[in-house]
Amino acid sequence: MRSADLEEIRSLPLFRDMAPAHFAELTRGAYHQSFPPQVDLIVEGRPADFLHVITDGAVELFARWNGRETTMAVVRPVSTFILAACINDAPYLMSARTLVPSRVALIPGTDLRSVFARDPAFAQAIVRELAGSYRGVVRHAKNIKLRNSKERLAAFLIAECERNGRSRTFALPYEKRIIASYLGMTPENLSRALKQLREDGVTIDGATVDLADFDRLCAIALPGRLMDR
Amino acid sequence: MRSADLEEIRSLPLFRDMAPAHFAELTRGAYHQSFPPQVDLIVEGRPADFLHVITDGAVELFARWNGRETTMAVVRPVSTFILAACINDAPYLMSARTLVPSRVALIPGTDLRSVFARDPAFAQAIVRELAGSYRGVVRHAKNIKLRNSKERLAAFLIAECERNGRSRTFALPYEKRIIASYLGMTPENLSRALKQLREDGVTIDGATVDLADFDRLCAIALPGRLMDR
DNA sequence: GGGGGAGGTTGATTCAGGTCAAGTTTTGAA
DNA sequence: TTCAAAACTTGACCTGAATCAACCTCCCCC
Repeated sequence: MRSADLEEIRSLPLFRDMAPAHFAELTRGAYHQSFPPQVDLIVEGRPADFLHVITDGAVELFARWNGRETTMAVVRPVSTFILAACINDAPYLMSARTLVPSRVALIPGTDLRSVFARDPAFAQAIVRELAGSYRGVVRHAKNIKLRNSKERLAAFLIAECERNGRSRTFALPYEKRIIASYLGMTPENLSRALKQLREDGVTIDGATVDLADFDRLCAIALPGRLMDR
Repeated sequence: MRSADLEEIRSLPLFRDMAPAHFAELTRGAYHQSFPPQVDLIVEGRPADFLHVITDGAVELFARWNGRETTMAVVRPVSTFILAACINDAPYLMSARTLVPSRVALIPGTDLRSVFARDPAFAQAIVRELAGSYRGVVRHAKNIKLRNSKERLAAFLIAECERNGRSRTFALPYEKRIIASYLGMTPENLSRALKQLREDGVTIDGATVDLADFDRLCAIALPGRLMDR
């Protein structure tokens, strides 16, 4: 693993405070690999062998059941995913695939659990990370259960706008069909919902969004820390 | 706090392995209270002052937004809830209310965080608890996003049946309107869905359920560890 | 600079599930 | 025991969203 990569990973909240020897131990057995788009990194149901750290690109976390499929999250650099399954040595509940060319570091779960048992600072960081992930899924579930599709879309646009420093025009971060699946609707319906939002100042040209009336969107989505972070 | 109560709490996986002195420290500042039904224990958005441990009764975790409300989980003894908010010292994302007369121990968040920083065994237990909770919400979100209401109901009945030692008749654990909200549907729709399941061997009399054809239900719900635990 | 294929849009239609309104049953308190 | 409120059920109806099918358009590759 390149030392620049190591530093990047080391700087993550999850690894920042652990003992240097322990970090070395974790990364000794680790791989850092590049993947083309549409590669399955994780298949749900499999034992959780590796903690994944995405350092470049974008990874979709999704779940399948009975032929249906839904996007649970999209992970972007630099962050970790499927920590919970790994730490519990339990089967993955979600699958993961690259959306674009991506680089992912793979840290063996056995090393992770072994260091976790010995390094209190690391254990604390894991707790913080898990608590954050937990709260993320709770927000997602609330979003799906409490808002209708137009409201979810408005909230999504607001969130993306803020991720882009509140600039009123920005690019959608990934394909619309993924956004649709994440928001729990069909691509067709997303298309219609976007069109419907034109009367609220939303203009779409390809992947480019322009929000002419931020406040109006807020009136629809009523965003807040308790659901949108 | 009564010593019988203390022992019960102490026997939870979360507290089982921590140093006795630390456990004492946690419970010193703790309250153990009885509440009538329909009491709000937690209001979402408030700072997370106390870790809650339910020792008797049943507590509903729910979320509100814009006048709508949805049940996120029902917690039963003996277990903890809202650990994530507490450990992160962040606002609660969910509200909680008693469904029936209940006893709840309240452990101050400051004590929790302080002991957590010093007791590695406790930190490990917290990680395990959080990872479990995380996986629980992921399952809930998958359930809502991937199954339709009939399938969710079938899965719920199967789960309840198994909670009751697979006996083919059992009582619904709480009011139908709560079940409906948990499953993301209206009470009216739950009623209709139950009636619809009669042709699959499900009989309802008040709160009493009889599952004449377990396998048939399974064919509808396709239950599995990845969504139903 | 064509194809060809995936992603996206649009329209027509269907359907699951929500809403509304009117019952009935259950519950719990006086 | 009675009564009132809450839970639940049922039916009629409506609507948001899925489905199906056709079409467009943007890339990417030859």
